[in-house]
Amino acid sequence: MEDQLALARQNFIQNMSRISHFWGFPKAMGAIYGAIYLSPQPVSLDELVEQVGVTKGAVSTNVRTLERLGMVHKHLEVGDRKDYYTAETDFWKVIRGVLREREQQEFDLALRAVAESLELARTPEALAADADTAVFYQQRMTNIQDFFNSLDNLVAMLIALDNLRSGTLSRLFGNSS
Amino acid sequence: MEDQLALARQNFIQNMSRISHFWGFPKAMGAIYGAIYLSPQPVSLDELVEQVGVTKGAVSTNVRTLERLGMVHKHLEVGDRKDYYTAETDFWKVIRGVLREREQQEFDLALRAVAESLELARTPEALAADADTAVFYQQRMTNIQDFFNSLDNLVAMLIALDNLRSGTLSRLFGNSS
DNA sequence: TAATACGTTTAGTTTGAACTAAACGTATTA
DNA sequence: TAATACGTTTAGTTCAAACTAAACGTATTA
Repeated sequence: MEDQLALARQNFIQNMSRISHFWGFPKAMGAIYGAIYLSPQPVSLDELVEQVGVTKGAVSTNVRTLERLGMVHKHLEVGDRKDYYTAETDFWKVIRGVLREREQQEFDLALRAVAESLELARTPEALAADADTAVFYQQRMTNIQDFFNSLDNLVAMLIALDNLRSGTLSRLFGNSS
Repeated sequence: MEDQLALARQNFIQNMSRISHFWGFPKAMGAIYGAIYLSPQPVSLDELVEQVGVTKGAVSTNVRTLERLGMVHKHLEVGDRKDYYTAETDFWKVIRGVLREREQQEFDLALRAVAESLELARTPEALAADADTAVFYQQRMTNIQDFFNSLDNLVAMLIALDNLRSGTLSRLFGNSS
């Protein structure tokens, strides 16, 4: 590996690492994805250990997460016990994978929790104790519940779109590009 | 404060705390927003200390972040040195605020870093050293650069939309609602 | 001028997520 | 059967972010 290419690679992987961290994922996960993404051939777990510079355990767990998100794909070769990984290069598909895996469950959780708070604010006891506050709480909680529902629907829609492309939204919004 | 209402409030604030943490913000920040959101009157810093149960310093820094994101608004009353806060209740506006503050700068950073990696992979030295790898790197890096550009444009568009509502996207996508 | 009432900043501490090192389970080969 | 080559799991450690406690700056009041 020559200097400039090694530097380009190193730079790129570091950037992926930072982005990963920014989005709330482990830094090593981004670095591992970057290494796989920049590999012309499928990469084995041990090669990743060497290239990224983390231990086997860390690679094992992170690469499993990456696979769950649909960011990498596992390949088994006959007469070879190693697992090989390739990168998903369609990033819109990656986004949908992340939304499906992370956001969906979190949205459901948020919705259920708000519903529970709202239940409490709607009890006769709450109204009897402090009617003004109870009504106010109900209004505010209903407001955020509506928002969460809308967001939930929106995300579900985005996930369902299997032809989401860079131009999809901009075309719909009628921008100039 | 009666039992049911206090419970509803506590439940709600805890949920906001969890959501905040999930999106990569401090838990206290979400809790503080929740407390302000559920207050019929503007809330002072010391009231927040009492209600949320964190120290003044933490409230001070978190409430400043909330204001920067456009999630709360500061109100000064004449003949009163205290700062009072109210919650932004238009969550689509909140989303745009978060996108503007967080994502925009991070996107620019990501774009610049990829451009830098790409520069390195495009040097004559890189091509001379290992042409196949250099070309491959260039392809992959260009691919992700295009994606980042699209995403950047998309987010810029969302931020610019000052009439973004729950129905906006669903109407555009032509779903049944 | 001193005392008070604010919000802010800072040094130090806490905490939890992500890592390492190493044991482990299992399949394959000698 | 023993040795090897894998990926996985686990106990322990590290580290950065978020917090606390307290000092601080400043404006207001007595």
